[in-house]
Amino acid sequence: MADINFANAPSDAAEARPAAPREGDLRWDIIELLFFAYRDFVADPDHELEAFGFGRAHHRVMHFVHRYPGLKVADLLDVLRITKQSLGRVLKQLLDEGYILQKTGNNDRRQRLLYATPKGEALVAKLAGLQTKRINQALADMGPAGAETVKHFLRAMIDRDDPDKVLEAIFAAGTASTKE
Amino acid sequence: MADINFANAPSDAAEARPAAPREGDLRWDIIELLFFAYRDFVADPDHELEAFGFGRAHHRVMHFVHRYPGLKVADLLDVLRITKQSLGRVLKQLLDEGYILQKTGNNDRRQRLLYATPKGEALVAKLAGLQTKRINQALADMGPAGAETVKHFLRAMIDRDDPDKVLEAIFAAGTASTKE
DNA sequence: AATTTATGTCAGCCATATTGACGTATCTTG
DNA sequence: CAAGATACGTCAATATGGCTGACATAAATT
Repeated sequence: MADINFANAPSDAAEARPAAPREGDLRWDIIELLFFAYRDFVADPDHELEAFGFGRAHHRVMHFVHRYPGLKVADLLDVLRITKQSLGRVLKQLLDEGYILQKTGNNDRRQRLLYATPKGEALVAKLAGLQTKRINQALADMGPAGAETVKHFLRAMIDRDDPDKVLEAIFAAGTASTKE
Repeated sequence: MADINFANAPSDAAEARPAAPREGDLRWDIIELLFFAYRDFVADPDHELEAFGFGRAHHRVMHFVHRYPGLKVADLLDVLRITKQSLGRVLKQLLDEGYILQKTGNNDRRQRLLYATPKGEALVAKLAGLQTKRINQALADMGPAGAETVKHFLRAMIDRDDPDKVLEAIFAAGTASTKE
């Protein structure tokens, strides 16, 4: 139980090590790191959300509604890439429990513009706090330039074709601040 | 349809913009970028896997079995953080369809050590190719130092406490090559 | 007046996750 | 050797969160 071998003995050990970064070809290491990093990154909020009877979907909705106040339901669907029915369930919960409120659009009264209530703001800030702590810790021993490199990388990982409105905003901001 | 406003008119537009990076406190931007980056990062393989009748879980199993040949079932459970029952189904499929094979452990014959077959290697390489393409593109305009910064960041995002065996291997390799 | 759009909702299906219990082979230990 | 622990597999029941398809309503557009 205390050894690091994946198999369990010298005879197996040779082939039980990481496949070695001999391939200059494929980015196995980064693929793997992204998996673990994201796994742990969402684990913090997930744990917290359990206490509320919410899931990851609720967090995503709260996050984007907070970040883009007045977001339309249709925009939210584009961003989350889920169906109206799936969104409907979580959105209804968040409305019923007072985390989000809807306002009828001024110009187009069919629209329901979404806003986070103070209660919703509190929740989303709490969750962002957990994730921020992890991010700050990860950025700790690399200066502001390092943080910019990371942001640049993440932005470049995102599909540019057919961006939804939230992404347009991000890229617009990103372009302006790429060298900031 | 061509405007960037989230709401739809001047009267709403003011509050329908990104909440502004005024907060020096919380890392909203990186939180969001991680969401989108990961979303698109897994979308490529997900799409490909559909053709095989496989899901994301199959990909993960194939990836780790490929990377750490001779992995035990118990180790896989630790890494994926799912239950034996859930793993059982996807593993059975992969075994039945010839993507993975089991060998009884030499020393402990209770163990079933997992290996990717050539067929499995082909699949996992194909999927890694898609993800590598995206990663290389994202790293394109930043030198090797940039790639190291990114790796450093991702490693630092991962929980250190209670690492499973795969993570131990990653951190061991990472420590050695942090300045490589 | 007819059509399209934005939203909501009902009904049912599927994939993937869960917990709990149990069985079997095998290793370890008293 | 007998007893217990371990590695793995599997059965059953359940929950969550996606999905499709169909349909309804209100409001905008043509």
